[in-house]
Amino acid sequence: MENDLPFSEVVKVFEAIEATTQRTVMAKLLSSIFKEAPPQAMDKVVYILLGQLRPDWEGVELGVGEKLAMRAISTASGLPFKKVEETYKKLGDLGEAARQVMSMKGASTILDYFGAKRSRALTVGEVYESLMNVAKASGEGAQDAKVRLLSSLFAAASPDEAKYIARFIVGKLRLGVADMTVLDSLSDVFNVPKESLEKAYHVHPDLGHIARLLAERGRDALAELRVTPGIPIQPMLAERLSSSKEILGKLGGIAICEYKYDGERAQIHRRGDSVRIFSRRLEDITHEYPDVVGYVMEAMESRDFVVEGEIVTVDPDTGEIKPFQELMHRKRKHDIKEAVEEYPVEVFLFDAIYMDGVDLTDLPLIDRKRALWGAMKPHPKVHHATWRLLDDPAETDKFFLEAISNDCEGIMCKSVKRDSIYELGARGWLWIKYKRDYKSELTDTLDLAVVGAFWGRGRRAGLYGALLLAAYDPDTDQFYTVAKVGSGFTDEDLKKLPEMLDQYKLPHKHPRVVSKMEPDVWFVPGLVIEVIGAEITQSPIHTCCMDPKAGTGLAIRFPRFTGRYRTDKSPEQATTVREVMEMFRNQKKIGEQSIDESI
DNA sequence: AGTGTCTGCCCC
DNA sequence: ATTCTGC
DNA sequence: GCAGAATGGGCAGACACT
Repeated sequence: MENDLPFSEVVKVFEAIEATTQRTVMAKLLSSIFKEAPPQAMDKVVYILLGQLRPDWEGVELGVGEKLAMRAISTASGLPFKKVEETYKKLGDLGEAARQVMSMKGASTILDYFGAKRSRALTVGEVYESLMNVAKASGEGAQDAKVRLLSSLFAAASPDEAKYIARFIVGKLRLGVADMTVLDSLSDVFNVPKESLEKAYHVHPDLGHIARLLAERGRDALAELRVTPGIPIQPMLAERLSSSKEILGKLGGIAICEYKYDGERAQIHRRGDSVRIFSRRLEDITHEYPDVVGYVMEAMESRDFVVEGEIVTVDPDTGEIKPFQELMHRKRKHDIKEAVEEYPVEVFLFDAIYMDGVDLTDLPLIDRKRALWGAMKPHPKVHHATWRLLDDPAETDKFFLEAISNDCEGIMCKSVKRDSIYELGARGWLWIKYKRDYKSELTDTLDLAVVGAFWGRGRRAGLYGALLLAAYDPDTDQFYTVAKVGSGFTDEDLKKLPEMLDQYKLPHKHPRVVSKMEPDVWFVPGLVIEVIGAEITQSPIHTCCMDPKAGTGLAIRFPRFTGRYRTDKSPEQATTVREVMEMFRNQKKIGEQSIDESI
């Protein structure tokens, strides 16, 4: 127990945090744990709190989701898997399900079986260590091993403790606390100004490490955390707007506008001969892009830098940018050589964060770009993102349409003012994205029939969390799925959906519905709702326009409910599969057409 | 050897 | 990725 | 406006099953 603390103490505070909605109160409650925890246990407390085991770039994964978690709970409680699953489905929260199941009278734990009692309380260190062991299990029999480890952990836990262990496993603590609230609390406990703590976190995004450093060595230790090639920084994020006029207004009338490429955002670090590439979520993705490592070695004069750009798949002959789905074939561990040949990529850089020992984050955008250009040699695979300095909404719209006709998602508009620093981790108004689907004129909406629903989780427990939607085929008189939608519903929408759909409920799939997906509830096609998305993509699971040979149908990318119920339409008046196919075929032309119209 | 299910602080 | 909600 | 928590399509990897 030395250098450790009872898990039950932490769980008590979790319960208190869950009971409030005020972030200031949550931070105060967190402070009570941080004051109590021994310095050596600080990192573990913070990791558990944030639902992670190690910093992102180390790639430690639990490898357990809700199915294996339910198996473990079933084993630990002695109740059938079905019973656990049923409880989970009904409650919409695996944590609450675990708590209930583990406190049932009929439940007999493994310990009971051996005639043992919970002799002593679990500690934070023990919970953390168990979870780490679960993460380490691999190879044949790994799933059984993970389930065994977890079920003994559940058996050793009180029902309240089991609740948070279960939630940790499925990655949803649902405390209303995340990194920012932890920062608030640490700032309070260790009497460090919020700004210096935030800065340290942004350049060294490992809150467990920072918390322990503070506890062990005090606030002066933070000074050693600075931008370091090899350790990812928190990327700057962007706000969104749907017109050039608004955007230029926000940015003071003038902006650097860049193509927004549909690829993977990449943070590229070089320290001497070592190059590392990190994803937007700070995963180390270097192994996926050995070609890019070589390209930047060739293209950059500097030996020490952190730069940022977008990796996209490109047809090497035509220079044409390929769909995002192509790039996803590069997200692999094995057969990278083959993938490098089959899916060639290029890099479009747009910022520099660190160059030759100098942290550039506090410099204005122009100065950072100058540093970037200064370090770049002409290279066939490494470019600067196509850009323009613009101060006129009409010109900006033209550039935006040009970007779309060149297979980009839209443009990024960036402040060029003196204060246009690289705002780490912030979704501020210095960068604004402008995408096609933000403008309804440029993106068709679809009116789709609701053919199924999925039970919601968390704050949507007991309600439908998402609906299964289908387009109509007048030739076969059948409905083919093209999307699930769970975004765009207000609380009011969610509340009334069950009653609206009650009249259509079925115990099985309707004979006129063609679906590979299995929703929790089936409906007779009846209700029609309006949906918008970014584009139509090829789909392995949706049946709309399914080609039986290729096995691919069509789906909506980033679907969301527009808020409009088309009660004026019968399901047979829904968007047809033919229309969806037309949208799929025409979407590439939209940019060109609109440019023509605007001239 | 081939297929199916689950998982990922996945990528978007 | 987008969207909604409480503060 | 921030911070957090709901939710989407689709890819490969890992493992289990047949």
